[in-house]
Amino acid sequence: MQNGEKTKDQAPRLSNRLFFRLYQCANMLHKTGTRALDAHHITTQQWAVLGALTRPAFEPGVAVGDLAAFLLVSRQNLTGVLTRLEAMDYIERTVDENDNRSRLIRLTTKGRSLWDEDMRPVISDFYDDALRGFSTEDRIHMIHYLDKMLRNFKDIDPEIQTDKKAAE
Amino acid sequence: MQNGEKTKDQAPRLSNRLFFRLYQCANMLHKTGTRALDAHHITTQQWAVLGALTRPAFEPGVAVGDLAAFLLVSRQNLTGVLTRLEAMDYIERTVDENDNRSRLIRLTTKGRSLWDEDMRPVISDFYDDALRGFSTEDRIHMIHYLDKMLRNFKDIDPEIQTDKKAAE
DNA sequence: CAAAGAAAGTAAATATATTGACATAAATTG
DNA sequence: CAATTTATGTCAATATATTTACTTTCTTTG
Repeated sequence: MQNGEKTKDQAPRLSNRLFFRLYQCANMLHKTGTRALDAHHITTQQWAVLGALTRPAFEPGVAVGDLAAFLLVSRQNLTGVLTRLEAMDYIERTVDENDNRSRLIRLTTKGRSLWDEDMRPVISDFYDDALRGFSTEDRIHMIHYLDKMLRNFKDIDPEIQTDKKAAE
Repeated sequence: MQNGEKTKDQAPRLSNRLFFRLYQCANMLHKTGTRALDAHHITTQQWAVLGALTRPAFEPGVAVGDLAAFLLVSRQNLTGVLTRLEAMDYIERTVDENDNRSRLIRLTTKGRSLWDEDMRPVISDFYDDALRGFSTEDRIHMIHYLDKMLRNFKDIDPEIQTDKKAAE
């Protein structure tokens, strides 16, 4: 009983430590990631946007709202990032012919070149450094945990419908 | 050989997925965390600062630089957060008697009360929700991976000396 | 088909975060 | 001990990120 209580008391400490580590990792991801791409004046958010735009499904152009839902940031946030990326000529905004409200975001040739020639090698090295000592199994386990936590976060967020009933 | 190459080709995809999930989790941590404490007008950063100040080691007061090193954010960033927390009367800044350059940051009575009475229960529920389905073993594994990644990040960051040679 | 409603994107206000620059104070050096 | 260097915190400029509010456009309703 005494031991049981002791174990129970440890639970909050474990959770606290886990989230504090997550918080620290997030800080370092942005800090070291932005620094890695500093020569190209690209931040981790811009990196995330450009990376998303290289996805085959998004290559013909993606709406701001869909991009925001994919990255799990607000639409309003993306506006600023997209404005800066457009000013640097890495992306372009075109009006959706089927819906004049919607803007389709797409990589420009310059953006595609930046990603392929400049960013990809740097990112590859960054991954190697940040995952040093992680076996393939470790990576799979870690992804599993992050996926699981992400589902929980989405359940907490009232704005994101996880489509639990709707078959995907 | 062909199979070996196939496996090798999967490595970048795995790393990419892992970091994208980490990026998404970080976004959701701040989004849902800030919303959970919205009734008390506390953000996740303020949460992190207040939580740090409740640590026994920091209770007598901690310098801004030490706090920044602990949270893995920049000193300059903390200035703003501390100014807001001070304006809300949750923390206080006193001059270190041993070093007139240094300010010692400490929780006020009001801050301690906010943490104990108001924040702690909300945070506890938040942890439960975000870690739903995680066994104690899962949590320990996840912390292990985050710790490992954090060490790698620190190795990447030129400003943080990991004290590899210095015995801790 | 006109009016109300909803959806898509953006602008504004607030709070992080980073680097660069600076003022003050302590530590080191010649 | 005076001069240089270093350390500590803050301010300024830039880039995220969020919520609230608004414009434009599409959809739904009567």
